Amino acid sequence: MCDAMTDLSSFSDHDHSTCTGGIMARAEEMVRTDGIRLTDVRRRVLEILAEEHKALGAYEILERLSAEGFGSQPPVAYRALDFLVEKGLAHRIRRLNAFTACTSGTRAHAPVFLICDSCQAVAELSGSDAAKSLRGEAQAQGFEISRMNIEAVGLCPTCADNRP
Amino acid sequence: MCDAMTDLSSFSDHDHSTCTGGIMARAEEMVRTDGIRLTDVRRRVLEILAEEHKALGAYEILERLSAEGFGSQPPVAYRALDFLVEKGLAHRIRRLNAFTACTSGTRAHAPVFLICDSCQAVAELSGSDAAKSLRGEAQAQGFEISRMNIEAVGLCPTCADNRP
DNA sequence: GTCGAACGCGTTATAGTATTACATAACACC
DNA sequence: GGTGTTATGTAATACTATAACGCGTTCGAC
Repeated sequence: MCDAMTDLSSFSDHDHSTCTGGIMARAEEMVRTDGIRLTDVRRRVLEILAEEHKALGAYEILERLSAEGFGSQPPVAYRALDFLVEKGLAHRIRRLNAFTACTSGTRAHAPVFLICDSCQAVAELSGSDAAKSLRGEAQAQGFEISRMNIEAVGLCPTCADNRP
Repeated sequence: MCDAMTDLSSFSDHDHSTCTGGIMARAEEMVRTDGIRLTDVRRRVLEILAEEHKALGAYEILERLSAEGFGSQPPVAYRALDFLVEKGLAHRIRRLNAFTACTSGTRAHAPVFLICDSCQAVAELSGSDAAKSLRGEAQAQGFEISRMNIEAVGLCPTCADNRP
């Protein structure tokens, strides 16, 4: 149900267990192919993000970790999150001061987020032309992009339809 | 020296006084045409942003305001900044938790920021295709965008050249 | 002009987000 | 097993942002 390239599933009901499986499988894959160290905390943080399938704040994550016997101080959550973001397994959504599991199979992509103002759902577009043209425009100016954040706030299809 | 559509002047030396003048002139213009209320605090905040011509944090602004006899508590700065952003006279750069004066003459545009990792300079692209294609892609999904943040981090031309 | 509503400013207090610094523990490698 | 590196846990703190209230000013209706 989770489309790899354009995950709009957040905007509608869907069987989410397959998404979670896919995300974790990709992480395990990277353990083998890239030699990343997916420790208990890191794995658990990714699972939490994947299960929720929505943007979670660092302190929400931390609360759960703490309840499950992991450390209870902010760095525990931030370190795991930073690691996952660094490896492309999660994304940081600056607009929300929050994080999500990456729902795209593509490696090292530049994600684009659509954030619903009304229901808080977040969708990830992943092959977006916006990222491509930005890269091109920057290059034309001699600017070398290393990372980007592209985020849009508005109304998701469902909320736009149910508008008063 | 300040190009209205693609302000890369931050990335090189330039006579900055003309930029400041243009920004303030545009604000005064909006007082007449849009009936906005450009109070002392608001005007001063815009001036500070324009003079610096770089991204400033709310607390940096506040420090100056306070030193000049305005209020010394965070809301004083945040309210003025929110107002300026709302009216399109300034932008918020989420990546930096900071604000800049809008260097584009265009009204209600979707700004794109190029942020240099090395020298902290920030350039504003304003007629960017990235914003256009994002709007189009979102529309295709039934998502109605109200605001966007498009920010890229990397190396500006100067820093890229002077690289070790 | 003056009355009332709306707006803006200033303040106190507090909430929310993120990092630094340091000590301990686990791992990888020879 | 010793050693360098990486990861975890904790305490403390820095940084960013908002809520709530009172007062003064401005605006518009009359």
